[in-house]
Amino acid sequence: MSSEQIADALEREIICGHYRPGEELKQGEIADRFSVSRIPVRDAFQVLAARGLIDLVPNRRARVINFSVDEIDEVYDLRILLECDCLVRSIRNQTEADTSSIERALAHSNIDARTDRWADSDWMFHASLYRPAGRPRQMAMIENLRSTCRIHIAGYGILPSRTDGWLDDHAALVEAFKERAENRAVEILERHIADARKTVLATFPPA
Amino acid sequence: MSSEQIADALEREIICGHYRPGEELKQGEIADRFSVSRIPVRDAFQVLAARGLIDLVPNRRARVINFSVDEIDEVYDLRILLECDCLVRSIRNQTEADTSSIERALAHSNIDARTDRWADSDWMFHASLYRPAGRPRQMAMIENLRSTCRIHIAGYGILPSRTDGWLDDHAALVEAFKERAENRAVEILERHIADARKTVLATFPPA
DNA sequence: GCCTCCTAAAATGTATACATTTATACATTT
DNA sequence: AAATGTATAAATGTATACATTTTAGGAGGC
Repeated sequence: MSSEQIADALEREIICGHYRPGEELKQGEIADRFSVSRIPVRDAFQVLAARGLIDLVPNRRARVINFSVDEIDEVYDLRILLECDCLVRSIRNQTEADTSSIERALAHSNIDARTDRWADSDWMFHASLYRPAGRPRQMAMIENLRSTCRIHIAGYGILPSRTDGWLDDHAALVEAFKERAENRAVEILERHIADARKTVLATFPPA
Repeated sequence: MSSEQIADALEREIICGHYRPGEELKQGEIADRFSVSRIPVRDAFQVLAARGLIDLVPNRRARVINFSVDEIDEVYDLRILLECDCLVRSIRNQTEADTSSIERALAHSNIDARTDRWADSDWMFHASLYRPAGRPRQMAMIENLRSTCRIHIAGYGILPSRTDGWLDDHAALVEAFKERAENRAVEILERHIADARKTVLATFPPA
């Protein structure tokens, strides 16, 4: 098992809530679990730290990030900025072939909406919406920001506060996309992400 | 010398053009140079790869990134998006104390403009403009995007195409900032970054 | 001359071993 | 009981050693 595979496996476990926010990751334990030495585990830790999923201080144990309210706020603002921009570029760039893959992703996300795969399917849907923009680096940044959100979402067992509305947003986004209605699409997406932020912030104790 | 220090030292060397775009980085050579084993060098490589400064494929040698025209384009679009947004937040958040540190940074960037420190001072100036926004994560993303640009700039010995205009932009940005003229400030900054992109793209052979 | 195949050298990936640092538990003091 | 200090245990950081993979160079065939 290579260090890259270990990084991916650990990212998956962190995102899915196997490790909670603030929890420690011990090199030795993980090395034993994957039947490797600590060297590839250390490599994987560096990758996760650079992706912003864990905090890594020399000589101290690695810890899953544990966001403050301010940090959550900044991440969701960045998501709105990057995702809305990507959506506009995508709408302008779209071809016939894109529509069908978006509609397939929409169908999947409807099917998975009330299962534990909802967050994966949600990203698959949004990714299909953004992919026609042809912005691989921007997509990677968005996926990264979404991953950090999912640590919190999974760690505190958060579910969409209004699943029906969330699915309606998706359908409305596809409609606006097909009609090339940039402004309407951006409005929906911005509110869609802001709603998600509200749900996450509701888990914090009132200041 | 810890892996973190090695990562910072290597980033500096890459950004300053000691390693050119596409050039190989050998673990053994760098380990000898810093008088350490290859283990901390490998850790540093993972960090640089996650920051997008080098390409790292298992079993192959690390290489400094070598942008295509499309990638340059995407990075500069992302810079415009993130830097303009940060500037607006900064203008809205500013206090008296911020103005003086911005003006100090402006003076420094004027002094260094025609030296080999121009790129460092440029970032110091822009960072001082963006810092009042209180967006540490966004700042880190911007610094990262700027670093990748500097690899190309240093690697091909690019200088600002019109140093006087570049300095005038800085002065005009400070004026707009102090007057809280958001729209004017964004216009200047967007053109300022777009100009930098043109200069960089001019180094590519005509398609 | 150019391509393919093969071999030697070099570079990478990982395990093991050991030095250093940090964390835990317990005794001591206030 | 709370806080401080100390010894033990545990975890991390790195060097060395070795297996694996890639790279570089040349011999041979087209």
